[in-house]
Amino acid sequence: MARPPGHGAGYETKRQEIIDKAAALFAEKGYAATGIAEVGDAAGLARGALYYYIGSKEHLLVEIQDRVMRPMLAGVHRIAALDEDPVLRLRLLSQTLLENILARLDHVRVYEHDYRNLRGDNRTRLLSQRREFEGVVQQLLVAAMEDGSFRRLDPGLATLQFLNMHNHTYQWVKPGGEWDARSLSREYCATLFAGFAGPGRRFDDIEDHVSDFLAKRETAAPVPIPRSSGRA
Amino acid sequence: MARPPGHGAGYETKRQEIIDKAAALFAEKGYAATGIAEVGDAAGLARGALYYYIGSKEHLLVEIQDRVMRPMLAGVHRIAALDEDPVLRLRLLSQTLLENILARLDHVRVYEHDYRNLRGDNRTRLLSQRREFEGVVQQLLVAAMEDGSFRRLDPGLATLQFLNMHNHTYQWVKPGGEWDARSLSREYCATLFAGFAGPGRRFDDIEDHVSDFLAKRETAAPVPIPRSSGRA
Amino acid sequence: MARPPGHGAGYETKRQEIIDKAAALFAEKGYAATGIAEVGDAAGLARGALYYYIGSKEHLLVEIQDRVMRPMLAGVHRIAALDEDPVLRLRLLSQTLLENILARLDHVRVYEHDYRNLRGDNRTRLLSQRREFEGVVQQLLVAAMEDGSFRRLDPGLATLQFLNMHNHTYQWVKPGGEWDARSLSREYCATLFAGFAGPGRRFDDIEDHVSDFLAKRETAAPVPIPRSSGRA
Amino acid sequence: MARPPGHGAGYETKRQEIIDKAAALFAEKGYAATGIAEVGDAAGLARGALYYYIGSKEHLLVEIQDRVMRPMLAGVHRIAALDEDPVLRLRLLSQTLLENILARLDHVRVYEHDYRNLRGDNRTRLLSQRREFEGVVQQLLVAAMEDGSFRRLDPGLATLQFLNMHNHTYQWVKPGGEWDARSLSREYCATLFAGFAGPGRRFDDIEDHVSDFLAKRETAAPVPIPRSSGRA
DNA sequence: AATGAATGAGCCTTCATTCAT
DNA sequence: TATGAATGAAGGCTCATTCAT
Repeated sequence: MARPPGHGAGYETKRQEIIDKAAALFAEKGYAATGIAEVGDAAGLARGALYYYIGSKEHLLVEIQDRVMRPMLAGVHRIAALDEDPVLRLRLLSQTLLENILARLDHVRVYEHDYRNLRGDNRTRLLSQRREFEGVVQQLLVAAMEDGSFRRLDPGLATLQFLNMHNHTYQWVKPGGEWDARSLSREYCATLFAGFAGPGRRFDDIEDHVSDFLAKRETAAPVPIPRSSGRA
Repeated sequence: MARPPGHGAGYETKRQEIIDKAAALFAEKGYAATGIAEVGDAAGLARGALYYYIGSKEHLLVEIQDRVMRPMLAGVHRIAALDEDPVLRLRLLSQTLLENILARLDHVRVYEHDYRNLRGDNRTRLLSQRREFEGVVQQLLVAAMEDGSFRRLDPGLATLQFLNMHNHTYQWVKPGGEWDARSLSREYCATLFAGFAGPGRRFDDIEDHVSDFLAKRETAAPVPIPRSSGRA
Repeated sequence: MARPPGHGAGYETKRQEIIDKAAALFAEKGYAATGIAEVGDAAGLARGALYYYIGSKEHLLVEIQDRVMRPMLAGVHRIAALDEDPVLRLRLLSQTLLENILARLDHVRVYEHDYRNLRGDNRTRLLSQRREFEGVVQQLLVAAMEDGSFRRLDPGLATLQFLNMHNHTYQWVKPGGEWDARSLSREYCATLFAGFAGPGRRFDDIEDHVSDFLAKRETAAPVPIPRSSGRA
Repeated sequence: MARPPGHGAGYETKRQEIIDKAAALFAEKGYAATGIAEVGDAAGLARGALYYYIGSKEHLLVEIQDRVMRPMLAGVHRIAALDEDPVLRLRLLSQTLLENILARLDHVRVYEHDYRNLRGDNRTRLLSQRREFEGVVQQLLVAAMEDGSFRRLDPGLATLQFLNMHNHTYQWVKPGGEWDARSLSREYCATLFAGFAGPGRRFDDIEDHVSDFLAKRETAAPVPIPRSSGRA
């Protein structure tokens, strides 16, 4: 379980490579239906060597979940803390969410399908992270209701509608396909914000605000989405 | 392998019972992670007897998928064929969809998660049914755009937004919980229709139309949602 | 782990047969160095079928320990409770002990060598049984000291001397070889009792008392030592 | 495989240290159940470096057996060759035997339990050493019978009684515990010699003879029992 | 003198499935 | 109809050992 204390230069690189390969396989066939041997084959490693890196099959799953949840939570908290209009923050959060989904599509599929295979602490931690994530979204929605941007909705159900719309995307979107995160976010939010809008409210210039914000950000400090390989 | 040609009175009953139990287990732990022995235990049957009813583990999965897809498609086609406004038909379709999801929550979870374990024909047929289903939704959305109810949207993405919103519901809804199909449908459609609305269009009286329609239907011919046990 | 609730006529027989074979193999090569596959080969069973009977490798070890300890403790308690002179009871206990050792020589070897491979409850229970056993011997030795038969010895060390002498026998005795339980017991006790004797005490007629006692017993009720196969 | 021909200053020291650690681990968990990695951890050495010192796991076992048998045989032969009464020589041999057992308790446990894991020549040599050892004891016992000190006993069984009593000690004695070699030897021999005694023979002054002998020895030349680390 | 990385056989165990009864 | 018994492949994982550096 514990990795050997000293490991050479290439160790972590190789380790991340293995997790990549595993994520792809788990996404394709499901965690339970994928054998460790297949992961070894994909990584070009014999079974024994594999365990030198991974500890256990479940640990592999934990790392994949982490790769999804860690940057997602970080991004979401960063955006929620911005000094901007709640609706703009929701739009930015939507885009970050979709960027993360698109950047690690197979990881997300594993994250959504296979968390049932986690047990004990790992499972508990995952579920609490999900709740934390939902909490942030809900707070923004409530803020938007309170300032009149949105009509009075059941906060829980509004959150779930927002998340339904975004989180199911992984089921059909293709990497490098027709849709990128920004366009998707634009469309989703156009629907949701018009659907949630308070009386007399419209959000026609929201995309301009987004452009402004992103331009500001980019000149200040770029925030890259990490690629699938390499720790978040 | 094939079901024995002559079977007694209780055969089909017992068979359906077994599929029920299997669906519950597969939903909880995943298809691949659930053993045939567990199904046998849950059904109170030894392994040998189980195979007398089920043929194979994969066949069990096929039956569960069928139980989801068959009534879903039937309902959707029935509604699409109605001589009603496209927006009302979408609202009715939404409700049917949610009724089916809520009536067979565990089946739906299996349907969404485990179709990757199907192979060959079974898989092909399933995917084509999904496309068929999406086609119907898309046609209604296009019809609503054409009569000006909805603004001009990318038809594919509009469909996916509609389906995202509905199909992700199984991930959090609880049977016998806070939300029933009709309330959920009302809320989802309030958001989606306002979000999709063409210029100057509102759908404030849509729920009245729904009430009227349902009242008519009920006096004419009840269309029950079949319970989880028993063939569709 | 739990054996199936219903099993046929031959189940228990076959199970005992497997434990026999396992005991022989464990005795020869050691528990840890013996593979489950070897047990399967010896029992003429494929690996899968083996597990239908045994539950786990450790469970096999537990059963072997039980087969040693259960009749041993039963015999020892039965004899300690007799209304006879302490020295005679020690002599009878010695014989029972040796009878048990000789009757299940390979089991005893496993019992002495491999209990370290037990963990948790199984280990705890075993150790407490050992202490219980030693307690009975020590009480008899103390009784013999108190009535003057034996000189005043350190009770703990006297017990250990008695047990050293008997328990190491498994390391060299051969089943069906030169020595049977009664002769061995006679010789061991001749040495020990003369060695332990109080001033002026001799036990020249102890073997006559043994003969009398055994004759009495046999006419009353024979107490057979169970063979290696079959539960105690 | 063979030790490298040229090795530096600390090589042998480190090698002995590794064998020490291995003996402790083998004693605790058994040879077969102990991994080479654990030995490496205990010695603070990576697996590769370990093999630089040990050659193979079985070689480690051979060395441990040697550390037990070599000084044991040497001591026993030295004592048997003394020009003293056979009974005194047996008493001295008993003490040496127990000193060796106590000095290397874990080695002895390995020696008694795990010789079955040796194969080929290593095993043969070990067994012949054991027979050699028993032969010496038996000769002394026979000598004591022939001079009338002991009664006429079956020589083989007398030897085995002597060895049973001593060799089982490792199973319960604790290093630094209540009993040291000299006290144990005194008690064991008190029992055995009185038990073996010929008609009218007593050995009341044997401990005085022991004291005399040891005093003589010590002034002449100390014969230290080597500590667990360091070759015999 | 020591290391990290790799191997591949073997470990115990579980699995879906079959079949005589 | 239903069972208990059996199979053999595959499951995840550990092992002693090697070797380039």
